[in-house]
Amino acid sequence: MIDAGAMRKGPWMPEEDEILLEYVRHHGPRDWSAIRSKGLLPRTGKSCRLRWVNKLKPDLKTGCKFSPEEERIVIELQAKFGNKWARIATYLPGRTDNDVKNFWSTRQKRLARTLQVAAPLPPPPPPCKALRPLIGSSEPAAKAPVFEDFVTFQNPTVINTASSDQISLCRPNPLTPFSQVIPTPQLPDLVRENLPILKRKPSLHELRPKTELQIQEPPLDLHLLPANSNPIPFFAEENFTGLPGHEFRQEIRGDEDFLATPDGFFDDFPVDMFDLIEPLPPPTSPNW
DNA sequence: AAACGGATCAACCGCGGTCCG
DNA sequence: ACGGACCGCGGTTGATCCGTT
Repeated sequence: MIDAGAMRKGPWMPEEDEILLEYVRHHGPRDWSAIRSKGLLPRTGKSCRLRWVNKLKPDLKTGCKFSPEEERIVIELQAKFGNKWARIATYLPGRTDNDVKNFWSTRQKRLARTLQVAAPLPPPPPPCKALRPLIGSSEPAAKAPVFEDFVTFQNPTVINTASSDQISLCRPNPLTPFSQVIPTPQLPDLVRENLPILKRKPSLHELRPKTELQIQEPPLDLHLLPANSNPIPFFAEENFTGLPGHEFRQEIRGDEDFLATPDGFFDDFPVDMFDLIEPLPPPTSPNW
């Protein structure tokens, strides 16, 4: 038997795993601290439980990456439950809370890095102001200002207000899952007021499309989904009439005009670009 | 081939909740 | 009612892997 005198930490040895497995076979996955008190292993009960849950439990999908479907589920559930990894993991057979947590953290890091590449831009202008006339406004479309930002979502895009203090943006295509939780106590009203469908344009010298691209289809069909109601279309295609055709034309601080399609344009970006949504700024008193 | 940096994974820590004496 | 032990969870860290330069 392994010396149970001094408490051991760090990586588990195969012999330790065997002892732990043997214990669980006989006693079930409980009374973890008994493993130490009985002198079976020089490990804390916590450590034993963790080892069992994360590595030794049967039917774990160890060493296999999250499938697109699993990613989609995590993203949706994270938007719904927040960082409740254990709860989310219950929806994913063979995955542990640690798996989900690691997956999410990796994703967030990638996100942050992509943001850094795409940034840094000067402080944003009054947020989403440019879009305001496009949202149920009677302002003549022709006066719609030039975009400072650009719409990132391919249609259909859904805003899902899963709880009172956060929303998620989801593209319901399991193969290209993405969403971004936008914590804010002001939702969903704030969503309506400051539509968070914009994200900062990556600096062109970093992410320049190989060729000029043409819009191939209406860019957006966005719906707001309050927690318990049917979708409410609130940003319909016809609201884009302020833009010539279906083009997005934007001018950003010295960059040349830029034409893009929702598909082709984004194909030139890292997949995670779709995950990036500018956090909503604090609501400003609208003077428009 | 070596160095480097990002991604992934495993494990620990701290905290809060629950149970039990 | 209270306090200690235990458990479970989320956050964090460190080691290793792996791809790129």
